[in-house]
Amino acid sequence: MCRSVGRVSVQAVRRRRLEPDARREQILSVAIRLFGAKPYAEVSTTDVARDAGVARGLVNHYFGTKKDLYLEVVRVMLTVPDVALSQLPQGELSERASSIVNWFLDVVSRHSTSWLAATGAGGMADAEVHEVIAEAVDHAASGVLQALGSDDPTPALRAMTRAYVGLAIWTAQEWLQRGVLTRDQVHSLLTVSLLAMVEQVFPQA
Amino acid sequence: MCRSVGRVSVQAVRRRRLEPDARREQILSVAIRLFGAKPYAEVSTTDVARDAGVARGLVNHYFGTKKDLYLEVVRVMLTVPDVALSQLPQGELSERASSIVNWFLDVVSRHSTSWLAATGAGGMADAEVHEVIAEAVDHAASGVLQALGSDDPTPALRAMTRAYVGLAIWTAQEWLQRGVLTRDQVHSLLTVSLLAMVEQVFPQA
DNA sequence: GACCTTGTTGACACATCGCCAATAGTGCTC
DNA sequence: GAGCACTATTGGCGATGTGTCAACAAGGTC
Repeated sequence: MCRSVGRVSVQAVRRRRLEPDARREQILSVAIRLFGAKPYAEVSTTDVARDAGVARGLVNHYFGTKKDLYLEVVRVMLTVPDVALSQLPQGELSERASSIVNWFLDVVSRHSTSWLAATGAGGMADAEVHEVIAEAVDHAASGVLQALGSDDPTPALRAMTRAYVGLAIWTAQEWLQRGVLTRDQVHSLLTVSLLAMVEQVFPQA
Repeated sequence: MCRSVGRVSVQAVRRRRLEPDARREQILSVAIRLFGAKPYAEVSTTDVARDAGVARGLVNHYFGTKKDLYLEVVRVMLTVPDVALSQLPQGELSERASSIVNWFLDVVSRHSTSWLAATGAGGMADAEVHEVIAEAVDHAASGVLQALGSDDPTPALRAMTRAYVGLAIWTAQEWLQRGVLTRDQVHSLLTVSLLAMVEQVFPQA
């Protein structure tokens, strides 16, 4: 009567066949949990396999190399429901800036642990990993520019907005990890900075 | 005439005794060069030992673990001659802000490769590494606050300044790595942001 | 030259990773 | 229900990297 008890049970675990998609998804979720809790070097593929109740070779079979698996994890962690960004109110400039900042703070504080892990607190800064993060930053910058009403911005304007996104990420880390600043203070800092950039720096580009 | 031929070179390398400080310094300089060129995982202690013409065990003997060696490298890379910061002109607030930014841009552009490597483009984001970077950021924030004339700032003020230093780091990376922005644009962005924070956000704290 | 201090070496034990042939679930056919 | 084909899954092999430690030898001293 012993059908697959957990993983480390006394009873030997019978082999289980799953649909490739399901198995892949299961391993990925385990990897997300582990990489969210410990930095890259301290998570072995053996750990992932054990927690997934699976042979280590299967991890490589589905994700290739360990770094490939990690890249996949970071991609998922940085994937954010940005539909809400396009539904922001269309009021004054300062109103819109405030709304963008609020939306950002909501998102990062909701799933803060995985977000912190992905943005560099506990990852590994390889060239490819950096590329994935850069893509997410660029995507976020696009969202900010669109919410500000600037379509088809110049490269310099995009670059400046990326820098602002960097400030937002850094400040959010400061907020969530150290706990010195209040949310209101963070909100004020980011809103004021955004307005200052839009009004005084962006006209250059 | 053949006395113990070495291993690789045509010329036999006789064992050489060095003063501990000298040997340690030599290995460290090799490690700085390698870690500045390739990310953490792609530099093995064997590489460091080979380039230093030394047995691998000696690296561990002087620096303990590989991560310890890397921490030492990052510390050196982030060590910056900040004496010039205390000699900035004492003019208007906007003058001082501009001078600080210029000083920062000079420093990071001078030894950009190692600085980029240390700030996260090619390192590994372990907890301890992050701690070393955080110390450097806090040190930089102190310099900025001092140059602005604010002695004994509140914790919130320090935190906000750390966030600004984060913006500076991020923007400098954007500048040096992508090459989209000009130095003038970067200078303008950082100066305007600093002034906006000082005048509109800092009063809260 | 003998001797002692200690910088330096080489190898052993262990962990992790990528790979691949062998194995065994699972559904299908008859 | 038995046989069968497909393929998800396994377990182990080889390669690479790391930390440790006893043994070795370079250089100064008497």
